[in-house]
Amino acid sequence: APESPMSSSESVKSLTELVQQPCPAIETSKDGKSQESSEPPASESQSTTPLPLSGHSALSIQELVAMSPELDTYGITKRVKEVLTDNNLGQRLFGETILGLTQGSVSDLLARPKPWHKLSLKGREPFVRMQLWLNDPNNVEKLMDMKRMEKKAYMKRRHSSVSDSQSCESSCAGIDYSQGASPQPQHQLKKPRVVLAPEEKEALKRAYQQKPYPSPKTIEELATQLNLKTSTVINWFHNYRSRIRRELFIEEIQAGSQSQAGSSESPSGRSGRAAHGSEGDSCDGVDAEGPPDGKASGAEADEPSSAAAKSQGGPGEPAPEAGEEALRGARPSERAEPESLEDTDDEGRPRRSSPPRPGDAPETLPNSATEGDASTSAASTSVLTGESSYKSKESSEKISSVPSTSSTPAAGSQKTNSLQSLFGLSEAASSRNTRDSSLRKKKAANLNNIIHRLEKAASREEAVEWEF
DNA sequence: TGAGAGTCAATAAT
DNA sequence: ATTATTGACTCTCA
Repeated sequence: APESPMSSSESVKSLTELVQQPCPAIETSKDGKSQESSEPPASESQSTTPLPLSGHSALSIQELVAMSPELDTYGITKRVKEVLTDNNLGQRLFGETILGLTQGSVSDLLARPKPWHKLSLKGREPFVRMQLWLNDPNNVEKLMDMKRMEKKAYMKRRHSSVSDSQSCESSCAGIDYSQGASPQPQHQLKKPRVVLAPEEKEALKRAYQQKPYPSPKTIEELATQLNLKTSTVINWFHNYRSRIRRELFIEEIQAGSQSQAGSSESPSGRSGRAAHGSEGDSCDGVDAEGPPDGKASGAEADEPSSAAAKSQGGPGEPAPEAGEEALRGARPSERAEPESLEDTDDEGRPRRSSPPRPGDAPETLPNSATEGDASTSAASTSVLTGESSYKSKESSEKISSVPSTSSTPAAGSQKTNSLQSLFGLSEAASSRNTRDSSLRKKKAANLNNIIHRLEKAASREEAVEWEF
């Protein structure tokens, strides 16, 4: 166990004191991992703790949350990650036992914590629980115990064989789609879980760039063009918006904490908002390259795009049409284009991808067209078609990043926006993180993925000629 | 009705 | 085996 950074964290002290109480005993009480049992909590009145966890004093976490001082979410997650990895404790165990959340949620929370001031009361809860856990001297020990217990239980059930008494698991209401019958008539009770093909995501992202808040009509059109359910498109926009937003938060945090120094980092620059309420943004976030520096970077155009636009609202502008226009123009004109290079990837290489999923392949990326009419400045480009204004976005830098070292000399444009004050503490990350901005990592992963698929395809059939 | 916040849970990736 | 990603829910709020 390495040293504990025990750094600052003064902001926490009050909470710490508050809660730091001796937590007497505890434990046990609930255990049962059991199934979800029934219990559609009809209880409307929020009777206190949702469920899990150590019961603890009299304060119901919610109260704790309410009176909690501002916590450094980034610092907390960082410490939690350290403790978990140092002790070989998994997210699933930690999540279910300490936070009352599933593994996926924990992963997300630890990787992309939102700044305290952006969290709702509900959203702060897990952080308060984490802080509480960090304050608990026996935290690791308790979790290890849980782990042992679980393993024991697992062993028991597993080789069951004889003995075994109660256990009665199995069945319960289960759906016994037990073995037996040929897996033919798959009950549709399962719902297939939609998986959007890369092309579909690209198209949606493009649409998002033009209009982050598409009108129902536009959504309808997109759904039709991509051959997706309307609800899927709606969900996608909701999810994408909030996820993009999150990326921006972390960017802010990181930028602030390690300030300028040098890690490449965003080009886009001008972004300084942060204050609540305003997201600012400005108009088109579409590139427009200009910086003399040249190079690259474009990081903007895609993911964390800088768009946020609130469009609509305005007091006066009655014309939300812009987006529509563009979209309309993009209408799929049926005719599929010649296979081969449709959809050139941003990189410019042909990107064919994997299994778009059974059945239909909406490939049709309509061609664009359109001239456009004025409306959107620059960018034009039809939603569904790539082309036009983008530049090589990703790629470039993503490649480098992964391997430890940082890299990129990058110039230092960027002024460091201040803001961060909120978090005063810095978490300056030490060096080791292999992962810096998750964004970069993500992009790198994506690129690798693409490369990997291309290679695979190449080996399988030689055709395919690619250029770099 | 619709946006946003939190999560879940299936499934991809490591 | 874990961890990461992500479409779909569930709740609020306006």
